[in-house]
Amino acid sequence: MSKPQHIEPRTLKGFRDYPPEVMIPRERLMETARRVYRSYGYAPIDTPALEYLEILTGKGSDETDKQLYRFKDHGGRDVGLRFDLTVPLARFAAQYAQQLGLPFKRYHIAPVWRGENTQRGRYREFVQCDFDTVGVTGVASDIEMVLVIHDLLLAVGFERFTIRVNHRGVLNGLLETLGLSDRSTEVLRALDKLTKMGADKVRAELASTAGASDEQAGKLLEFAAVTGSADEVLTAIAPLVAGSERGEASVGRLREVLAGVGAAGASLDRVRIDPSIARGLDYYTGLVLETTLDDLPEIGSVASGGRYDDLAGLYTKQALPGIGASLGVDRLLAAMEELGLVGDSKTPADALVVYFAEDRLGDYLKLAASLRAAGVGAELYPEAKKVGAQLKYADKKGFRLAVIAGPDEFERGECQIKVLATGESVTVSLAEAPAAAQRLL
RNA sequence: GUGGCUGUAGCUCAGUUGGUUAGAGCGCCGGAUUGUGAUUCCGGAGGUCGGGGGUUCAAGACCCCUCAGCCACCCCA
Repeated sequence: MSKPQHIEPRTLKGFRDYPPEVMIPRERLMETARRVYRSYGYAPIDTPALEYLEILTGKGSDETDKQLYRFKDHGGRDVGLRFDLTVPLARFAAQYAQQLGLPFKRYHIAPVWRGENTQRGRYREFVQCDFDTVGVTGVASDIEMVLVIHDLLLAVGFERFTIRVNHRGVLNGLLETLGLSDRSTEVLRALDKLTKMGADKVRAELASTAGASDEQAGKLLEFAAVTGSADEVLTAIAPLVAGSERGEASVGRLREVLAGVGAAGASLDRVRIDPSIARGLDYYTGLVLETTLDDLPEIGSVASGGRYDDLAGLYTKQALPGIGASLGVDRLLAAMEELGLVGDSKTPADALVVYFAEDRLGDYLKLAASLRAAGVGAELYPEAKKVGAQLKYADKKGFRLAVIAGPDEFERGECQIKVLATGESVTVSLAEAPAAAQRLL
């Protein structure tokens, strides 16, 4: 007897399978995001995973080009997998600007691919969860971005978090006064690493890659180190950008954003102005923002974004300014797990209907249906088996309730509802079962 | 893409300077208990020692390559 040759089941480096206990909280998080986005009027879109290579490489950065999954399709076309959702949005907006009308608000939750090296929390396939408003420059959309993130994190169950905002114009204003405007990309990249690497290393990088003098580097670090309440920070940085029209205007803009967030009723304790937030991406031109969890700062930013002047300049003459942000799905889920905000249930249903009187299948089906009609997710065990074995199954899968009825109960028109966690059980009439189950959940 | 660490049962890990049939806990399956789980007791299954090559009388252990994971750089979600 020869053994059958099996292909080894395995997944590619940087790609993941999601079993039920992982997928259940994942879907819940994305549903929450969807709900909040929709509540602000953002509409869903989707775009193809595969794009013409020229659409994706147009952005030009060497890094993203290196990370791009690219190949020739069966028709010999050069194609690539999208590496973010912003480029597809730019293409989409340019392609349909006339039909869409402005402003255009969309959210997009979908996987993207990057062929880069893996690390904890960094994969080659991961989901991005973006929302953007295209076609407007007003401060209201700046404020809204902060509010969406604020509402979203609260809706997910986080209480202690800090949304750190800054304005590229403030940074650029400072660079103007320092005479470093032409090195802004290098300077911003270095400053972005401040919390991670510390002042000394940033100072060294400022000198080496941006060519900053000791004095210039000192001013930059002094600026980035300003802390305190929003008012204190604004007051402290205003003189540093004095003389730069753009810098002064940007400080004013930040003031307006803070005022708006407060007016909307969001907690200003959760919003800080942080001059060290730069964001590595060089297409940001206005408000930039990062969000950290107060209890897990080491996990990094869980939501970040900013304002850009020109989203789709590569694809159309029409100027499309906008603002948007992205949720770090994997980081948020890691944090939720860490903070005990997710259970480890392997089933999305609330109740298991135990099936052991083989000739009463119809009664069981009816019972399960009545529970579902009341909004109680109910799984009927698929074959008649010992009660003990089925309760064991219910426990293992993480059902919260077991509904038990045999010939005796059906005879009396009753059933037992058992709370698995406590072992308590109540006996109710079949008609009352759905309401009783709702109460016990 | 560069550098470092790691890989033994489903999971977490033991395994002496290379030396007989590679172990434990948890989990899993079955039974005690054919109408009550998670606690108890008894029994059982399960390992190409990540994969390939080499050194050796002998390799889980040593060497090379490869795959995967983790960490740092880079960049970013």
